[in-house]
Amino acid sequence: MASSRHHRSTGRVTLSDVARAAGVSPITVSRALRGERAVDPALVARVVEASDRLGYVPDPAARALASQRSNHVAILIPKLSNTLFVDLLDAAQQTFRAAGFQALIGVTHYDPSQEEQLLREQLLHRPAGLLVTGLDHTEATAKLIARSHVPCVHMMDLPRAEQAQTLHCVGFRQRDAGAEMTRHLLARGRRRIAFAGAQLDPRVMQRLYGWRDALQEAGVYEPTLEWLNPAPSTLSLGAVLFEQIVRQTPAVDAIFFCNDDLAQGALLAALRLGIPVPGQVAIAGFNDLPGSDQMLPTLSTVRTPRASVGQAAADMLLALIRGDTDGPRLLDLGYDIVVRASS
Amino acid sequence: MASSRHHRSTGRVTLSDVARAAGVSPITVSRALRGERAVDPALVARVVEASDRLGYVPDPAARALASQRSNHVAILIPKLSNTLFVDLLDAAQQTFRAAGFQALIGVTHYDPSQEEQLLREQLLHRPAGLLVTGLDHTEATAKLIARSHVPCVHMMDLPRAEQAQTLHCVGFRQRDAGAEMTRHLLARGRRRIAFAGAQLDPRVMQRLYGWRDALQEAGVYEPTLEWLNPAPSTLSLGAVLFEQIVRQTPAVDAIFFCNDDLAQGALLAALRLGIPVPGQVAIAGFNDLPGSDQMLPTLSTVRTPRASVGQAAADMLLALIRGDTDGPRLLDLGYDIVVRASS
DNA sequence: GCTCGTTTGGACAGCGCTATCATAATGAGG
DNA sequence: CCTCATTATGATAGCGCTGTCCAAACGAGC
Repeated sequence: MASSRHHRSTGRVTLSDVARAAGVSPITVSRALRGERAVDPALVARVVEASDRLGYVPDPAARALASQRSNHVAILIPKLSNTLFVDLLDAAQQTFRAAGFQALIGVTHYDPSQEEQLLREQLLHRPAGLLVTGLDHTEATAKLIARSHVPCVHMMDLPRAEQAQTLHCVGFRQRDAGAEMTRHLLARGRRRIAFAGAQLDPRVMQRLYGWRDALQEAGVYEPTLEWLNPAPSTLSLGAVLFEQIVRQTPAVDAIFFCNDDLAQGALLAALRLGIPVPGQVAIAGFNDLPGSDQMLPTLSTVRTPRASVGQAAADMLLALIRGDTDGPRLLDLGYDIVVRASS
Repeated sequence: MASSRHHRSTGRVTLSDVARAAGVSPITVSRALRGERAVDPALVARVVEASDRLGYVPDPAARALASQRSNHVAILIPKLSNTLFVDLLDAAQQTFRAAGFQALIGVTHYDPSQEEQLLREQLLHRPAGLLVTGLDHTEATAKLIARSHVPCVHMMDLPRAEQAQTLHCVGFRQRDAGAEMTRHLLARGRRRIAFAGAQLDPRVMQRLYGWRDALQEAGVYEPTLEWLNPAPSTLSLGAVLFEQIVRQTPAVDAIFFCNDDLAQGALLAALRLGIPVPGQVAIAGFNDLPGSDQMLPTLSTVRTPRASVGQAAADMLLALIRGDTDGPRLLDLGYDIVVRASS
């Protein structure tokens, strides 16, 4: 009587309801349903039956509170306006959902301090795991991750040797990809190959370094061939950069854009300006975004395994969450040089 | 002693810690920090000071369990591969975050039954609110929403009169937009205006109906001008549709594509085939996606307020969550006919 | 000065689940 | 047959917070 005064019933079917229906204790239901510890198969069957019959669904909040960990997984990506990251998010999110985890997205806008702030917020939710983009974080961010003891996988980039011991990464070598595409252009007989970069995030810089590597190897590197712009990459920026480059350095015979957005914009600008591609200047992009195979001419580019990275990173994180710490720490998913008509 | 046996300390700063430090009871800290009920300003100051000093952050799980509601907001969208929905998501997510809510994304893949399934999953998290795309749901989905008593706002579409009483919507009239763009083409002297649609989701169908409205008004409607394909809209599908249409119905003097993806693909195909646009055939798209202003010729399209829809829908939902039920239930954010070179 | 309504702080219980310990039931070995 | 290790189930006590009631403090009105 007295105790019912404070009773706040929610109409929800609870674990105790199932326990009563199955004639066992609540904790047994908990164990039977989670497959935790050994429970008599006959009991499990009875519990499952009762649970199904009553339509029981566990309460994530209660679970999180009692067990100190949630079924949330935080995913931090720089931007939603870049197809690349959306593909990453999409693949990861689907993988997590299939495993019963709920993805929380955080958009950092390429800002390390925003990333730090987001991370703090996400960590409050006691996420079971963490998926972050790239390897460039503030020191505070790295510490937050380490101290939280939440498993973390980095996407889209691979660490240098000295970091390789501690980090879990799924990606590919951006620098190698940049170099290889440049070598392709060299192999096509191009000598004055410009690099046009925007956004200038760490991955773009890696591609730049790869381009430098290849040009220096070939002995045709020149600083004036670098065109860097910190603005986000868009088609119209690509058009602007293209016009700038061909106008100011007419001798350029190829342009390697750090992203297909830019390259597509450049192809359209070339069309407008009547500059033959690849006749006068070859054009290459990066990422193989939608539409690159439709451009006129079709765009040579580097196909990056973004969906696979998202999925593999999610799988690696799920393994870590389960406690499998002896799987591979690094996964290099490679890339493909896609040669089309623009080069 | 005996009680410490079961103690599972987490190292987390709890409400009680703050209470002790501030010399008040835990419940007072709770109230002071949430601004709930009246608390003496001096006490509030003391509590806030102690809370800041200790670095207290409330535990969302405990909060959710005790109060039966979380700070989660579920957002259901059809696809992440469509810029439209990503923009919606981006805007909504940012608005929620600023208000202290965590967005949970669900991707329905245009499948009502998947939507239903996702909704069930999300509802377990006791979301404070629900943002869904469109108005076409299974009956079960509608019931789930209604029974959950979780406030819900629908995006991108506006209801017919009979639904208007109960639903909260932010969007615009897809049908009117379809009709208006068609009237623009008619005003340009076009008479054989085809409609090319893909995906065929309810919004595309509304645009189709609008196109029919306008053609019938003008007395130039013909069923053979409808080209519908259930595949997702992509640039390459646009190219295929374009080729089909001009080949099979050479008299067509304009094509209204249900989405800029398709229209961009069509423009590129026209370029490849040497078909003059708008000389032989005018082309119009929908949504004003990135790149449409860069095409050759630039693409006439309908600019849809997707970011504003995302933000306004989030704001409306936040108001509902706060209990403001007397705000507007419907918000028509309109659209703009953007006339460029392709028409 | 005393009653009455109105604040404002606190005690208490409990949200629904799981970690921890204790205990009962089982099988192996002497 | 009895002891001991090994399971399988249960009792208990929280996880950290908030809803509900209660009591003290305060001012207003007679």
